[in-house]
Amino acid sequence: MKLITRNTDYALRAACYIAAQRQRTVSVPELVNKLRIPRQFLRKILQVLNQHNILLSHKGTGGGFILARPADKIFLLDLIRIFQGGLKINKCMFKKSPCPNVKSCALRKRIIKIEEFAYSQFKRVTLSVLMKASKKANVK
Amino acid sequence: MKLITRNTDYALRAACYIAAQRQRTVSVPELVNKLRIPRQFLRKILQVLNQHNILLSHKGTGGGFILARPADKIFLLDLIRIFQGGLKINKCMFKKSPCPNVKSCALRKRIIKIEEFAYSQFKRVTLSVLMKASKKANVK
DNA sequence: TGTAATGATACCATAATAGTATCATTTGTC
DNA sequence: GACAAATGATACTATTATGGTATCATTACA
Repeated sequence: MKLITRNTDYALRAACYIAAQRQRTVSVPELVNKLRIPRQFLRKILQVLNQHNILLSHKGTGGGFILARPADKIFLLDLIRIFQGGLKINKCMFKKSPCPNVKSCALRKRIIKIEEFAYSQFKRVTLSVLMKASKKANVK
Repeated sequence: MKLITRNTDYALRAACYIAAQRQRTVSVPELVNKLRIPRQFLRKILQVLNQHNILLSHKGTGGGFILARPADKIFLLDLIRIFQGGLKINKCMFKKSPCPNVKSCALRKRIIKIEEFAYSQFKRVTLSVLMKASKKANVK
């Protein structure tokens, strides 16, 4: 079971890399070269990030992508929402179940708690948080 | 994204039903009739539960399944482990990533936290807890 | 000995995810 | 203006995980 799918993962890496370049536009060839993400897949992902206003794109020679807003305003949760349709972790099982068909069901409660917890955790992770973490590690 | 897959769900319902019958062996035809779970799929699930010592099976006429241990000793977490290979929620992404390739990575930390939280929640749910919850609701 | 059950196992179907290919459009540069 | 280098749009294919089916073998009771 994956909490983070590969496209979210790729999106996050690409966004981190772009963030680190400040206002310089970053092209797909460069990203492919540095991150080793399959080209066409990455392109699709970046287009989606552009459509959702995470990135701004620039066509033509010398074109590429930059962040649409500051790195501390881009949350992992945003990306998860975009690529995984949010965190609705369960799909409301136990509808017609004879045993736990209950609103106050212990299971239901737990699942909601888990969702909320995951949500709160992912909301704390921004691009800038991730960049700081990797910087620290490089210094070591 | 599903935290609980359908076979775990079916397994849980079936186990709950069987638990409610106390020491009476419960056959597949009966379970299918009551729970409306596809027959062959249910059979496979019950076989797995038997192999993992959650249920005991009895062949032949009048045969079926009973719990292998008390309902308060069977955890949802057991079933999740059996059918979903535990809760390893992420599959160790970010290996060769340039940005958060860090042991102390903020993302990694969060994911581990979420896993642990989910684990602790599912460990609290036993068959008997679920049965009590549904009883209460029926009384209402 | 027949029947009603489970055991074992191989197979198929569907959906989600991952990845590819192609043509159109924009933009900078000579 | 022509060409090249980039993204936009979109349709297609591949792979994997999940969900489900079918069939024959084995056991045990009546």
